[in-house]
Amino acid sequence: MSLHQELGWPRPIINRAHEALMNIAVTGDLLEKEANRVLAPFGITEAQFNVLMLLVYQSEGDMTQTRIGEMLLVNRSNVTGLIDRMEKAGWVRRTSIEVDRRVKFIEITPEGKALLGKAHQAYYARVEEIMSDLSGADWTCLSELTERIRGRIPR
Amino acid sequence: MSLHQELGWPRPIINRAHEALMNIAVTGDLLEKEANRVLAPFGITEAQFNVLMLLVYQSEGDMTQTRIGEMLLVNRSNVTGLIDRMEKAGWVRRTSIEVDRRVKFIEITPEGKALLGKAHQAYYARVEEIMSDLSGADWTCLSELTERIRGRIPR
DNA sequence: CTTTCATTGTTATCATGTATACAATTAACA
DNA sequence: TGTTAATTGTATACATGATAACAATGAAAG
Repeated sequence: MSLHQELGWPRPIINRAHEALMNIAVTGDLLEKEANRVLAPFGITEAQFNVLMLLVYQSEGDMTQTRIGEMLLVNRSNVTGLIDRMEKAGWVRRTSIEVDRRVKFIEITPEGKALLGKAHQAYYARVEEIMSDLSGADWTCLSELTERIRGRIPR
Repeated sequence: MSLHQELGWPRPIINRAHEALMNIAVTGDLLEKEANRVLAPFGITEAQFNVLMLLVYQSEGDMTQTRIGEMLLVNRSNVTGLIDRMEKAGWVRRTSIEVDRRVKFIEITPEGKALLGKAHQAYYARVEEIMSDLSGADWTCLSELTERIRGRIPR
C-alpha cells in the first residue's frame, strides 16, 4: 500500500521526488517510535540507548558531552539534561579531568553495561525482524541512496 | 562518505541491516531539521506547515483534531497545543458543529493560506534541490523499499 | 429509556529537540 | 605577557512528541 493510503490521506502525493522524501521521513519516524517501544520495557529511551551504545562501541575512553552531541546530531545543550537523567539512573558517571577543567568525561557504569547488554539483544533482534524482508542488495541500495540525499543537505 | 564517517564515529557499523536502518533514521532526522531551517524564515515549524498542507490539499472540509493526528502520525493530545498555537497566530480556526458537540472542525484562514503559499514555494524548491541528484528510478526504489520496511513495523 | 461503552478534545507530566546566552576555562595572537 | 578568540558545560525559553487521565458527548445494547 502506498504512503498516502497508509496515512489515510484521501489524495495521492503528486510529486514523486517529494513522495520519496516523505517515505524516508515517515519511515525514519516510525523506526524511532518502534525503537522506543522495544526499549520501553527496559526503562530506557532510544536517546539514552544511543548514548550507552556510543560509550561502549564508539568510545576511546575520552567521550565528552560535546562529542556525544556531535556523534548523535543533537545540540550539546541537549546532552546536559540527557546525561543528568542517565547519571541519576546510575547508568553513567561524569568525571572531571585535570588537563582541561571545562571538560567532563562520560563513562558507563557496571549498571549501565548490564542494562545495555539486555536492551541491546532485544533491539537487534527487532532490527533483524524489520529488515529481514529486504536483501543485502536492498540494504546497500538504501544506504547509498540515502547517503547521496544527505550529501545535498547542508550542515 | 559512509554514515559512520559522516557522524565522526571511530568504528564502522558492522551489521549491514542495521546500517541501512540507521541510514534511513539519520536521513529522516536531517530532512526534518532541514525542513525546519527552510520554514523558519516564515515563522512556521514543520509540524505547523504539515497541518496547513493537510487543510488545503487533503481535506474534504471536515477535518477534526483527531483526524489530523492520525494523518500526521501523532497523538491527538498533541494536536490540541499545535492548533492552539496556530489559532493564536491566526492561521487556523476552530468551528463547532451541531451534529456532534464533541467535535471541532479545523479550517484554514486567509492568513494561513497566504502564509502557506509562500512557505510552500520555498519548501518545494528545496525538496527539488535535495532530491535532484537521484533519478526517477531511484525515487521509486526508495519508496518501495521503505514501504516494505514499514510493512514490518506494527501499528 | 436506561445503562454501558466508545469517542473527542483537553489537561497534566515527562523526555527530547531547538536556539540563545552565560561563566569558566583554554587557546591563539599582537 | 596580556588581550582577544574559541570552547565547554549549563541555564532558560520554547515546540513537539508520548502517556495517562478526565469530562462531555454520542453510540450501542439491554
